Amino acid sequence: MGTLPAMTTSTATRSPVSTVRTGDIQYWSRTLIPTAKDAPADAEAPSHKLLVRGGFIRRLAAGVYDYLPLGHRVLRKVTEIVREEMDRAGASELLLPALCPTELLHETGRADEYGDLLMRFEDRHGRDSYLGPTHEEVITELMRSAVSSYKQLPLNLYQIQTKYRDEFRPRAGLLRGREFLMKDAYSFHMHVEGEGGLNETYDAMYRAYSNVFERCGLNFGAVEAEAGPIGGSASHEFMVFCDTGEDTILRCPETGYAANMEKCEIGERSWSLEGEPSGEAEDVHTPDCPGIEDVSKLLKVKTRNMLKSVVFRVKSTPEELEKYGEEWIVAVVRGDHEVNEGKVKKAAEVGAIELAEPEKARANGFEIGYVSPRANLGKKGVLVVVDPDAAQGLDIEKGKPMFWVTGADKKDYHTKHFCWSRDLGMTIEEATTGSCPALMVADVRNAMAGDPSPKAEGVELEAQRGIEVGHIFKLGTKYSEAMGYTIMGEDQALHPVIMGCYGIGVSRTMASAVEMSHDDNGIVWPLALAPYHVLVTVMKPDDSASMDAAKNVASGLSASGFDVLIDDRFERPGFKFKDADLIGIPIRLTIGDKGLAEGAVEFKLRTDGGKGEFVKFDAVVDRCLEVAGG
RNA sequence: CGGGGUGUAGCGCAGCUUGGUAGCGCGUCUCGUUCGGGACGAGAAGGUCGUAGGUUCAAAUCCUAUCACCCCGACCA
Repeated sequence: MGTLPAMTTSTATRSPVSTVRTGDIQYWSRTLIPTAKDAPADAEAPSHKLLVRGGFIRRLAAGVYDYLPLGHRVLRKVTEIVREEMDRAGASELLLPALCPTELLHETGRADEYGDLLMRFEDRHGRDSYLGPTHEEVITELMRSAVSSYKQLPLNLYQIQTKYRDEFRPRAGLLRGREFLMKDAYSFHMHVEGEGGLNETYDAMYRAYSNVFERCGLNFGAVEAEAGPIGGSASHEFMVFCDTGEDTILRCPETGYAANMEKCEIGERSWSLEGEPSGEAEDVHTPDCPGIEDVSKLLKVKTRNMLKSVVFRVKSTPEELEKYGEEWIVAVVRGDHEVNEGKVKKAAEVGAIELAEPEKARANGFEIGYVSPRANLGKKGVLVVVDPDAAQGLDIEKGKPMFWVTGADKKDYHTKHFCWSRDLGMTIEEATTGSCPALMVADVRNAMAGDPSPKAEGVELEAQRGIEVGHIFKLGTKYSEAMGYTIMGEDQALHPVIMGCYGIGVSRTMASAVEMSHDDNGIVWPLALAPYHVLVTVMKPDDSASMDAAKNVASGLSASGFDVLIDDRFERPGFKFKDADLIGIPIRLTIGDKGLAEGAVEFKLRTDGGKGEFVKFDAVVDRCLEVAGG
């Protein structure tokens, strides 16, 4: 072995108060970057494969990963950006426990709501504990004991914590793990509108999040979203757009409106139940075919010619049950569409619904698997909601009566030539009018690509895949009320606190950057997230002139704030170049004989092909600054 | 939760059907030749075959249990 590289990792002293950042310098031979040619057999997602191959992460258990030095550096880059933007938006960082007592969750009922997703266990004293998936209860508990006056609000507190979800099936490496790094922030207010109100902080967080992902160099967008199990009113998801994303987003190309599939509204659709029958109603035997697909195959009927009738039960309180009895909602959509529970709930104007249990529904006259829109139509407590695309009496494209196949309301039978105006058992007018109509038409399905935009007439929605990296919610008083957290207001009355909550998946952001930006050779880090900005590849690490040159270049770059990794390993050039591409450092400087003879290095961006161009030693820093945008 | 599958050296795999000395590639170590896009040769180290029982003269191999992990599916009637 030749001369050992110096062990210094920095060439400049740092003042405790200085804000001028000096870049890090590290030697490949002195750190741990275990690259590999093969990815583990179980890795599928590009980010999973490349992060493991590049020596960023290692799997310890299902959905649990070690973050090796390179991976940890990327996490730090993300968290630094997050911190800066959160602090700038007026939030304060704190750190809450990952290990929490389960009794806290009983106050809000989320111990049950989370169910098996909650990582919980009993300690030696038999105390029920859990590892936090989010911290609404913990922070509310803290605030409940620390802040009781309106004078101390508004407040926005955040933490960067390891979080836990006992995923049934962790997958895709960092994208869906059981342990992951998150930033979560919680804000507290006396009111929604105006100065110091929830909306003000929500908007500030929206801007901060946009800044964060912008600075991370990600192709992202904010979309309207369902509030989900955390509850509350308004919410936006921040999505990184890439084809491998798990979520489907719909966007209006005209107005920029974007929403996830569950939330997305659909523009006006014309409908009419009127229309002649397409033929005699005919019951056909369809044994063991409760599903749309099965029937479609058996009868050779397109799914878009079938009516799918899904039975929901209204979740009533015991008093409501006493007063109204069981209430049912039948949602009818076209066979190729998906019922959206949230939209059904909204259309029916009820508090909460759930999919009917088959047993119970059958006992009430719904032959699950073979239900039609006319089942129990007009009976007390039964509402039929039909999606506009299913509420068609006329096949407009073909200009003739619409051909529908629906369940026959008896086991193993379906009805062909169902006709709205003939087969409801009452006239359309009887069904749809009156103070309490038995049948109504409303948007009750998930949006799809090609649906009319809700924001621009004549424009079709487009679908795109994405990875959710951030989510902001207006929680309202859900947690403060459940936990009895009230604050004395200026009016000398107690008010439940109004809350917001704001999360960023830090480790997931790291993975999504790789999903978004890689090629056949490896990762292509955005400059802001790269573990090092510059990789100095030394062709002959045992040549003192080469190493001196590398150190000089590195210290010059460090003084300008660049993080530099020096590949000083005694490996063949090809090997080192392959590794360089794999770990994806944005700028590569190669120090070899040819350049050295002219007092130059070879300068190459990760995104460039070929060997790069010669740049004189004294011009290297400027050249790098140029690329970094100043 | 349903179905399917895999556990053999750090990684990727073969061997198991038909029981009998545990193997290959990559990686690691030594020596030599090489040296600008994952070199070549010679040698070496490294494995209680996931774990626990059982059958057998003999088990990575057959049986049982158990654990771990992976993949697919999962309210659409």
